Formats: sequence, structure tokens, C-alpha cells
Amino acid sequence: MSSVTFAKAIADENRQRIMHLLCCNWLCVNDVVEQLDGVSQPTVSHHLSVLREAGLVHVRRDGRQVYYSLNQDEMVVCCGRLMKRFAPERTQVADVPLALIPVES
Amino acid sequence: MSSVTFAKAIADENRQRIMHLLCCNWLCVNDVVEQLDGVSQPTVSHHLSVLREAGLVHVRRDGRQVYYSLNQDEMVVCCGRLMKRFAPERTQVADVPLALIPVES
DNA sequence: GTTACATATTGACGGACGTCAATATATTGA
DNA sequence: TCAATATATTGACGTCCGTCAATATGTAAC
Repeated sequence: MSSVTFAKAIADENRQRIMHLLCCNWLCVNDVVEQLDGVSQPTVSHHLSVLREAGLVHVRRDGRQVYYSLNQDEMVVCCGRLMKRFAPERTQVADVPLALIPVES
Repeated sequence: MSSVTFAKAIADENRQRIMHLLCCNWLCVNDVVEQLDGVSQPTVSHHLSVLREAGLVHVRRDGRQVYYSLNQDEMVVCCGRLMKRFAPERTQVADVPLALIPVES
């Protein structure tokens, strides 16, 4: 996915709110609809499909419900690509992916 | 600037082409227009104003020309914020800004 | 199968945005 | 001041996109 596609995918307030809900959490569509009040179910479904096509969410079906969670690895890849292209003098993201920054366990 | 504003600012192909031209380079508007062929001067001016209002470019006037260059530090800040929000389990961008990753001199 | 529930798709609407031609503003040099 | 050049602004146009109501599809329990 290109940096432009990535940027378009996250360039919406409700989509970022959904991303935040799905960050470190598996939620089904209805959970998202409830926590996002003021947004209809079809709209949430639409936003989720945008995020899905951009590869920014994981999807898992369980019975009647479909669960989503944020794909943090893809976020790292996309942000890393942005940094490599647009901040080459500030980081060494070029060859050393950001993902290697260790997380304390 | 919010993550949504940032995403909107970079969510356009021509704008990213301009950003790439301005990365590590000071160019005046006409230089950008020439290197971007197929895009009119007013359109380039418009895109530059979007980037300027987002704080993503440095601006300097020299005589009749206005020179722009990409604000790499702001790119680092914005990408860092994205990572902090949407990839907290993959990086430690939270308190240690990406900018600290040393660049070999 | 039928009913109930969860999610996705369709179609329509309105607003946001990228684009350009035309024009305005700003700066320099004569 | 006037002409020339560089950039910004305005206004209009078409397209893209977020939104919802209505409907379709899919899944499970009976």
C-alpha cells in the first residue's frame, strides 16, 4: 500500500476514533457502534471496510459477529515509510525499521 | 496539529510529490511547478498553503521568490504521535521521541 | 425452513476538496 | 511611477467521500 493510500485511510476523524477503539482490543462491529455514539451501523461498517482494504485491521469471524483489531505492525510499516521518505535527515528509519525499537517487557 | 489534520494534509498524491521535492531542498514555487509538470501554478500554490498551514514546510522569502522546504522535524513529531497512538505495543515512541534515534554523522 | 440477530451493501444526498482560468498582490528594476 | 516577474487569491466546476435509510446477506437457534 502506498503512503498516499495509507494517509487517505487514516484521514478521517471517525476512522481514527475507531482505530483508537481497536488498538489493543478485539471489538465486534456493534461494540464499535455503541462506543462511537452518533454514527450509524452502516457508516461504521463502511469505515471498517476502508481500514480493512488498507490492511490496517485484523478481522476474525466468531459466530454471527465479526471482530476487528488494529494492525499495529502495519501502522509501524506505514509510519516508517513516511519517516524514510519525509524525514531522512532526522531518523535512520531507512534501513533499520522502527519496529526494532525494543519494547520493555 | 491533530493527527487527523496531519493525515488530511498528506492525503493527496500531488502534495506528497511536492513534499518529496522539498525534502532536503529549498525550492521556489516555480521550481516546483516545473518539476511537477501537469499541475498549474495556482494548484501548486494551493497545495503549498495546505502544507504551510499544517506546519509541514518552512517558508523563506528571497526577493520576488518564496522558497519552501520540508519540515522534517514536524514529520517526525506527527509520525511519532501516530505511532504512539496506534502502535503502542510495537514501539516505545510514547516517551522517547523517534527523533532521538541518532543519525550517523 | 423460519425467526432473530449481526454485518454488509446499495442508493441517494450534501459537503469537502482538487483543479484551473482569471485576477489580484507583492517585489524588483528601470 | 511603470513594466515585468513571482506568488497568492478568487470563483467556478466536477469528483470524491462521509453519511444515513433501506435492504440484502450471512449465521445461529429453534
